[in-house]
Amino acid sequence: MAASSSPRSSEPLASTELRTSLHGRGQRLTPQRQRVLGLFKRIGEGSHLSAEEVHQRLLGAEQRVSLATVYRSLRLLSSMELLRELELPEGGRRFELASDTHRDHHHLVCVGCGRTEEFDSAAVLAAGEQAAGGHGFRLIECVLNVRALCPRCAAEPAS
Amino acid sequence: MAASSSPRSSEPLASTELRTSLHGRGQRLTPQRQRVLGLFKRIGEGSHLSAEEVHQRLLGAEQRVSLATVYRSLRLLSSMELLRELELPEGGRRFELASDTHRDHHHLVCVGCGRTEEFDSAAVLAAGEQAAGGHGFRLIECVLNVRALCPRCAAEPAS
DNA sequence: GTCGATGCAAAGGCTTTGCACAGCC
DNA sequence: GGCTGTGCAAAGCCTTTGCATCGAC
Repeated sequence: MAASSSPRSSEPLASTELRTSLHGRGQRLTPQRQRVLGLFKRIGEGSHLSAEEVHQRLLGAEQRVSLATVYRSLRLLSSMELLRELELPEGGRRFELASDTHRDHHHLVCVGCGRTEEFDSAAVLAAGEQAAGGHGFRLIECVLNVRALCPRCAAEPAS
Repeated sequence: MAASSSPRSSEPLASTELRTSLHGRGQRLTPQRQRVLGLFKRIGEGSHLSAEEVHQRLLGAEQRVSLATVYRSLRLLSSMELLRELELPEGGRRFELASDTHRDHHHLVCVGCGRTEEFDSAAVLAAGEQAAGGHGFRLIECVLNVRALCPRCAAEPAS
């Protein structure tokens, strides 16, 4: 699965970008922060992880990252807008990679089993911008949470 | 401010409806449950309260309701779909009155000061239904959270 | 009279914080 | 070498739960 061609330390690539952002805020580039952000980059844009999950996944790595540091890094990276915090229905705080190209980005969640699908919608972004503008607000991002029943759960009589 | 023309116990009106719903689930109508739901009805549809706020507001009343019971009632009333639980950005769990007429209903939140405005949008509901249908899901409700900057906070340089 | 609901207080998650040491710049 | 970041463990929310009593039906 993974690249077996890089027996070197960890992820030298793209660190520069992160380093620059951090230095701009008077902060330092540390292996822990690289590892947290790297994890999100590795799993891709659509994945949502809780702090605990990030911690667990990083345990598998050569070096561990303490849970406290995971929380600190998540907060820092979110404030830098490299990650984004989600409020999904039925679930604790989760984080995902924030991509510049996606200021809108939506979740379809099954209230039965928790299965989550992502989707985009230009119409929703337009509606969000219209609403923001109408109140004199400047839009940062908009997130649509659709609570629904997936085919399987809709079929069941429910407990 | 309040109606001074009803020196009677509390809210006999509409209790019947609540009683029926409760009995249908094998539950009882208690003054506490009436008071919690009554509070939300009094403050109207657009208001979001946390458990703690509900508790505080009910302290002012003749009889108090314990915080544990507030939590229990909020959960019960939400499961009965009389209330609805919100996940607003930057804030803990909050509840509001669930009206049958609003299966969509959206929030514009200032990330600077937390000011929240509500709005409706047929376009958003349509987009939500399209997305749900496209995945074979059956829509229950959709909530759009727009994170934005209000005019005042946009003007400030931010700390 | 029965069985569920309440109040209190204690327990339970999840998240943050204080402090000494390690490591980035 | 200075000063920030880390790890650990303890403290801090917010929420739930156990148990005796109260009260709706």
